[in-house]
Amino acid sequence: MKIATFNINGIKARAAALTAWLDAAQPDVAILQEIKSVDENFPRELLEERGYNVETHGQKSFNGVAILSKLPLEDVTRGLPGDDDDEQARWIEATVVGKTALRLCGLYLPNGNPAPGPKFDYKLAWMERLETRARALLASEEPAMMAGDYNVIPQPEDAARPEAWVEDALFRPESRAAFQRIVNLGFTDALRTRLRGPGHYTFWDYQAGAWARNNGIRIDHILLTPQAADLMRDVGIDKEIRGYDKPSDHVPVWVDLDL
DNA sequence: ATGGTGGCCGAGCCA
Repeated sequence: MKIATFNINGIKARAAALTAWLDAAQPDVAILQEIKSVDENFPRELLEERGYNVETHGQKSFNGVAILSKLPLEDVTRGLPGDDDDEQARWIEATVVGKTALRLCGLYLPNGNPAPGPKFDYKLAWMERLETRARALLASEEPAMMAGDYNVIPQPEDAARPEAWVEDALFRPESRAAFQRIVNLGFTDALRTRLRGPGHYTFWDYQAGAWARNNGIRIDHILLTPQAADLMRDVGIDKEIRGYDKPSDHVPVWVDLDL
């Protein structure tokens, strides 16, 4: 079962690029971020006619996450627990059942810039809530994954020019430490099991010819519980679509699990 | 680089 995460940067602007990628890559599950749409305006039919079940957690203009799945999605929940006043749509969960059940968590972690400031505080507070949810997933001792745009550059080798990011919320020590704490609970950073060293990026800014210069960063991650990591057959980045027409500034990251 | 690009939506905000 091929499961991908993809920050599409707006479903309206990305409908053509998204469907072209789905038709070519044929993921069984696609976890989307930054749909930038309310649920009522999400083009479900476009995806349902391709055989996907669609679950969204949208909001007007900003953020918004979704899960597309060729197998039925069960026990869908929306919103990251831990703050009833948080109105930003950044978290969705569902269970997909293959040979065994897999709990899917799709996330769009706050950007946090400028740092320091209230947006950075929100990012770090959100990461504390994420850690709490992550601990519960591990305690379940079942196959589960947390996939999405983490807005964290974990290590210097995850940026083409790490020196350019030292003051940025994506690379500040507090952000990196919070990410590492979560991984260290017992998760596997799926990409790093197969693709090591520098040069494996998932985002290239629209500005200053970042794609042409390969000035990228790795901020889209798939974290697996041990029970999910045991099922992993392959992992990859569909980077070529960054060079197609009207691309997102992110590209898909995927895992193939034996389930 | 107080700009550089792009998406939201129709003026700024967000990234």
